[in-house]
Amino acid sequence: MTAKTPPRPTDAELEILTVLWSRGPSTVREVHEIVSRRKETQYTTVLKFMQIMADKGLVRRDEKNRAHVYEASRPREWTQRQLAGDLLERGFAGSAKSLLVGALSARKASAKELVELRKFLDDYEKGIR
Amino acid sequence: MTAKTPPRPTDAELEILTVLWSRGPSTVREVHEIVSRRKETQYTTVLKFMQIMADKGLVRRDEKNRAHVYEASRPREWTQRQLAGDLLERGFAGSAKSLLVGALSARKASAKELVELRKFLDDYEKGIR
DNA sequence: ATCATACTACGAACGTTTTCGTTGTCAAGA
DNA sequence: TCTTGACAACGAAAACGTTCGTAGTATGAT
Repeated sequence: MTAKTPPRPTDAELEILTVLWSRGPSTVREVHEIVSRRKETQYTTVLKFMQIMADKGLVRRDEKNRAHVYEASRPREWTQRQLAGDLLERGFAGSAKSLLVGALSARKASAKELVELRKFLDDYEKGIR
Repeated sequence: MTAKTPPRPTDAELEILTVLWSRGPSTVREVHEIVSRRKETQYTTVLKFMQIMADKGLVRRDEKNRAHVYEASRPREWTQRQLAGDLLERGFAGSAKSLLVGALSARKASAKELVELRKFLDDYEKGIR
């Protein structure tokens, strides 16, 4: 029996994951605090999402304390890989170039970011064996 | 009053759009023919989606002939920009590099594709004024 | 012991997405 | 003219995603 990979997070779930990625293990209250800055949301709404995410295997829950502590069950890079890979296939016919074109036309990249991108391409190429 | 931009396409809608992008204006039957190769789907399911998409403004419909002809109402690049931009912000905190890392770790790029990517970066840089 | 508070659990409503069956229409061939 | 096949329209069910209210429970302060 293989542990199955968690499904692609929904929009609301992704927002919560980003909080967990940046804060590390957090309580519902802490996540709600951050999320509700952007978007008016009830505490119990966030709680419900995090419960659902625990069911789906998107997060792990530590119930030792009264206020449960949640953490992303997969590292950020892993989930980002799923997301990027999924969109790459479904919307860009697998063309990484088209994906980058789309991204950089939606959001102008700074000179610094271009340097980063080139550097990554160099490193990536070295990694190919 | 501003003409509002069509909403982000759902998964099923995106699949249909990709067919329209590659084939150009097409009938429901033609789209169904392609889509049903990947995924078992009834004709009327595809029809319904395309009707919904017409309502949403995602596609335009030419009713002159008995078999209506549909075409994407926005060019592929436009929609791809929305998709990439949306994911970039929501899942990658705006970092194009992270998005590319995700994409290229999900799907190994060929040497040729790397050349394309570098070339695009060069062109893109020239375009900044 | 009681009370207020900070939690979790849960149910339900509502909207959206996906799916398909049924019905009605038109056009071409018998 | 009648039938058949190919099509659009529509309704509705089922699944999913989002949102929040209410109820229950544990903890610490009075």
